[in-house]
Amino acid sequence: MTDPAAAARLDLAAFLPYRLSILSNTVSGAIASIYEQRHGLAVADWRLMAILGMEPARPLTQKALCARTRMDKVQVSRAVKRLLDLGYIEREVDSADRRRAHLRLTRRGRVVYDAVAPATLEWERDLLSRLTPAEAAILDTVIARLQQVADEMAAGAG
Amino acid sequence: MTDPAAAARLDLAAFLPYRLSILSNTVSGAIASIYEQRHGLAVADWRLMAILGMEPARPLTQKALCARTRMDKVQVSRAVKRLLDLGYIEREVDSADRRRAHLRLTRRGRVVYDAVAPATLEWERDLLSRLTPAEAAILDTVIARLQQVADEMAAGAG
DNA sequence: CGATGATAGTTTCATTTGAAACTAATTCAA
DNA sequence: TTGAATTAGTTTCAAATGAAACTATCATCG
Repeated sequence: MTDPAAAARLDLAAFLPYRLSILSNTVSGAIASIYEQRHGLAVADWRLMAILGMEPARPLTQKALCARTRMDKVQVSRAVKRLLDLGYIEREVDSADRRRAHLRLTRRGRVVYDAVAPATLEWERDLLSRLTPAEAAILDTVIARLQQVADEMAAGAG
Repeated sequence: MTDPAAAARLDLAAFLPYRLSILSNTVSGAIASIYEQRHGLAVADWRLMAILGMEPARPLTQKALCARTRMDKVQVSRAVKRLLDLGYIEREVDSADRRRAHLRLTRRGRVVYDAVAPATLEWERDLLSRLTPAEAAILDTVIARLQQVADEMAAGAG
């Protein structure tokens, strides 16, 4: 495949991975603006809060947060430190295994969560409302399918 | 909205921006594996090569590359330096305006492009072949629409 | 001309990031 | 037991990143 004429032309602007990347960055940036300046939260910080806020009754370890957010343990460790400093979460060492600690939102953290979560969901609703119902329904299916296939292909190529 | 019971529950795993981010990272990572180790290219490097390879007859300035890749000028400057070091691109100072330089793939760079571009396109074809034709068609529409709307919303909120 | 401002691209410096090494606590196996 | 191997989480250090300052060139206006 050294003949230029025979090589496929890669049109970056039409290339699915590239378009996904641009779209994801645009959307993430817009969402981040909801909590960054006002509440001093980085993207990683908010991800932890979103998980902790979901099921307030069940505090989670950092390892559990890694699994649920797909962040690695270093990122989580640093985000936890920031959130502790901000007073948005608190930690309680596990009495049975003192390596572990259970994390939960503080009262103050919950106030922030209760302010931010609905705003992000409303942003998503606004976004999706610009699609037809059929498009929105398929989007859900397609993202799930693409993720599944991409995971398989990534594992296979690994 | 300080009443926890009244707050919407944000299920991160179902949250569109989060899913987009995971999907984009998975896909980008898989694509990157095609050119990273074998050809010593970072994501930013390959983006420039993809653009330069598309229309070989028309060399581009760094500014033009910024516009086409949505990368900023510092990123582009650094990627250009790496690609020059690798011998994959060459630069020619504009005779009419010596601030500018026109960049094009070298013969060696074109060999790399001709090897990598079809592989990335094949990866995309494989991925899309797992969708039904109807789903694939709608995916295209939906990504375009979401991008357009997200851009509007980002501009509005900015 | 000569000064002022704009533009293309680079460098600097402080912050962020990631990988690997590390600490501390626990489990397991002999 | 005790000593090797695991696990939860942290720290370190080098490399990547981004914003702002900078260089060099060009355009414009008097």
